Amino acid sequence: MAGRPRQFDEEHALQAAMQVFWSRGYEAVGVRELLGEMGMCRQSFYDTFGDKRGLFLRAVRRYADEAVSGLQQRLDGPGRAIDQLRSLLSEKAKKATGADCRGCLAVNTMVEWGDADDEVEAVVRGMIKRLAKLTADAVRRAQHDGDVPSDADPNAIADVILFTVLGFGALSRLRIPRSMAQHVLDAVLPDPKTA
Amino acid sequence: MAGRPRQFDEEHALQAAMQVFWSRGYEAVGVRELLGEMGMCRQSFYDTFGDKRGLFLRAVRRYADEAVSGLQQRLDGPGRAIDQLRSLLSEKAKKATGADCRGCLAVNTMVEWGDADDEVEAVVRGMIKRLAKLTADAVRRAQHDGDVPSDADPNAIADVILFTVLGFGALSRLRIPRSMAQHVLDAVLPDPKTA
DNA sequence: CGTGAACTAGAACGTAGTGTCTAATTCAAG
DNA sequence: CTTGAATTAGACACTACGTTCTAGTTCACG
Repeated sequence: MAGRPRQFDEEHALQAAMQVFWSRGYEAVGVRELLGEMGMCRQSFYDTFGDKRGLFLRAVRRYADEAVSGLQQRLDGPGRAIDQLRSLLSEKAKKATGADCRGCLAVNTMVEWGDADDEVEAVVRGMIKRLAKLTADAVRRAQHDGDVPSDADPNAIADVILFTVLGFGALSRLRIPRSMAQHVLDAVLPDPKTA
Repeated sequence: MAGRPRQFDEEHALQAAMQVFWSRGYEAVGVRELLGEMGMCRQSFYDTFGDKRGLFLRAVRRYADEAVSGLQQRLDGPGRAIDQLRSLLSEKAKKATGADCRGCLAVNTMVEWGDADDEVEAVVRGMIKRLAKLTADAVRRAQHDGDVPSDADPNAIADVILFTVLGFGALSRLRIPRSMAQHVLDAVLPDPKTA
């Protein structure tokens, strides 16, 4: 027997929760607020996600998956690998100096939770590992294109790029001055047109 | 009339509170725990610091002042400016990959609080501004020593160094792999001996 | 000595948190 | 229809928090 149909959309609810956690962290947001944003009632919430931490874990996992697939799509897109990396960095720099100061949910989470939750930590570390691999692949493609010296270590370059991306994420919460972001950008991947 | 002498030391209590906030953030630590670490009773706590946020504000201010004066001492110390900057960065890199994964209290605070508290934000931004000035001065000294090209923009270099220092602070909460830290180090201030 | 200001100890208060429970509602299937 | 499984609505329990209040204690000063 089928019961009453759901009034909420689980996928939409998860996305909404992710956005809230992203903006305001874990501790600072209460279940009441989550229910409002997710458009569901208490019982359905606990039936569907177990508890607040369970929801958070799913939200972070979703964030990580979207971050990885988003980067993959971007780096697999048309154009030279070097340009893709450049636009990646400049976009992160722009976000870090703009009004959207939410930063990166994964970094925010590690800063807030520290090493208090192994499962959460594993999700974040897994994400970073996958991001590092994608970035290194792109650097290798750029080497193949002749845009990066072929004797350079692609993993080293990828690490610097990823560090910069994550750094922009973390520091966007302090809304760093635009000039600092630009200086970092110039140092990490100098624009050949201005050099 | 002088009353009963204090059993606690205000300075020591503030330092203890700073350490606790540094390790575990603001929301996650309760007043009960603070009292234990600070070695004082409830009433004295509220008489002395007003409330939890008041204590936190003083702790962050203290942290910021110590960070600035610490950097100043370090950069005013003996030796070439370029070596001081190099050792600064490598120490931060070491901390970011080591067991001490507390990061930087100021960055942690901005990540946790976002733009929720203007006074806290002002303290952090003030600290960063002062750190940037000190760093730029050191870069200028390095230029004067001939260790940095004199046609380079010292503010740009200082921004990159500061970004890296703060980035190490933020990302030390994720305990980034040692190799990544080393790659960043090599990219920001290449060691002339290995180049 | 006392006396009283300052501090200590810890009970008590109000509020807000997460998570559970009961009852009412809805709608596909029988 | 009737039935009953699933969802909804919201009251409820319980704990934890920050803060205040009340008593009791200590010790420099008069």
